[in-house]
Amino acid sequence: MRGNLFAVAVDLVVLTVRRDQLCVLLVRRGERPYESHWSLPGGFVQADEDLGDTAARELATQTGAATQDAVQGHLEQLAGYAAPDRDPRGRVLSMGYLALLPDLPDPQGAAAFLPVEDVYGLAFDHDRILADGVERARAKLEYTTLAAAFCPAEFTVSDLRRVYEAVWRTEIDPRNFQRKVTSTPGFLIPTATRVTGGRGRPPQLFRRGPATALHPPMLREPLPVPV
Amino acid sequence: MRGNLFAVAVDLVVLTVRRDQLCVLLVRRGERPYESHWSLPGGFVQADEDLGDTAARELATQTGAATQDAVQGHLEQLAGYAAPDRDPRGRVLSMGYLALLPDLPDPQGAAAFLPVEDVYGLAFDHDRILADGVERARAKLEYTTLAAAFCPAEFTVSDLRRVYEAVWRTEIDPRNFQRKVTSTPGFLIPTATRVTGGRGRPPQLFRRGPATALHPPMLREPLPVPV
DNA sequence: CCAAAAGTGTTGTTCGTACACCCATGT
DNA sequence: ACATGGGTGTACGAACAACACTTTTGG
Repeated sequence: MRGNLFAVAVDLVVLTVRRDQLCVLLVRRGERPYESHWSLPGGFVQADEDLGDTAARELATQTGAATQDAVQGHLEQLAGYAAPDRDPRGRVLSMGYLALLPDLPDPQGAAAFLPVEDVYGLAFDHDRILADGVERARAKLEYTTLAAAFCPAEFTVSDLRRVYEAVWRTEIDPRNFQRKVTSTPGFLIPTATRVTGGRGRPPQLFRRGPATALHPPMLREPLPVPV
Repeated sequence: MRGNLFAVAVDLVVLTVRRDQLCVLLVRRGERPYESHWSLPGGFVQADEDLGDTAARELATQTGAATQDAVQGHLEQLAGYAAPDRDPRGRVLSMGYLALLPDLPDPQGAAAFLPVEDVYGLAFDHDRILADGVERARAKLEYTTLAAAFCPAEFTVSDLRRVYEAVWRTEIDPRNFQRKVTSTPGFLIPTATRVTGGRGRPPQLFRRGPATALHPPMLREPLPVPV
């Protein structure tokens, strides 16, 4: 069997929405190369693991396994990165994975959620992996129900709308959005309870429904804020 | 650097449309494992190559480098496959790549274009890679101009429509299709020449335009032929 | 003349956008 | 009472589906 040998790693683009901002989980590297640079969380694929196993394991350890149990987050493969010089230690292929999670408590240790717009100069080629992950997330909100993966188990239509607005950096008419999502069969399941304590009319609470596709898709307009 | 070492290969899903059928390029294996089984063309990533380099090299060698020059085909990364037992020889990660090409002359040696519907029992996990590639191609025709990658340099609207019909296994109204594609700016560029010799009114010839996205997308209806 | 394929016009319907308007709560 | 946010009704326009119709060739 010809061909060189590679170390194979999984790097995670873990996205969440915090205070109406799209944020990514980063860890500060404690070792060379790129010591003390921010990087995406990740790790090497072990002997009996498939790629998805590694991604799920890393996600659980980086965010706390207990919270991960209760969370109906989303995890999917993104792309493979294997430029010959991407890691000075040798030939490393990294599979990017994209995770969408509800807002979690601040992680332990040298990790933090930072707004994606403030992030530059990550270790290795992680700037590109992050950009690919963000673009994938933006595109998938258009034609899937994945926006609900950013919300807790029960949420309002406004919560969901603020997810779209944060990820796309745009504004959406609340009234048309309401009709759009509530009229898509299987997207949102109303619960018995309502929210109290806020200003204005108490909103209906919803749970995620079984639908995964959005027909017809949500339309994303050209961003009003270019860069 | 912990983690096991992998051989890294690239496997190609090369699709084309022949006689109104979506076809895939397969090679008959001449060695073990899976000797004499059909498999996707592929090969190992060499020392100084990035993944895309390997994919382009394999595509050129498998289809003939000369033809590849003239062809404005499409090549994109598909997904990574690394199940621990996917190759009995050891740990191999394979990056799937998707290529869309115009109809080419029959390849040399133990290779052939076969209709995707007739293909089962490929070597390794290539059935799954093929299924992922076909689904990606079907989805991308909806919202991109990639259907033109299946056509030669100059083609008619009917040629393009037959591509959609073959890939989606559906029928499209020729009149509405005509308006749809000719009214999308940058999709089709008319040429001076027309076709002669066929029955009926000679059609206009077009070249591919610079547009890549299709707004609004082409609508794919539920397949009339389920499986 | 007739068949066949290319291409245009027209009509009804669906769906998004914009916005007027009502509902239910806290202060 | 009034501000605030939740939620509904409606009018206008863009785009698609269906199909009648014209154009231009070969036989």
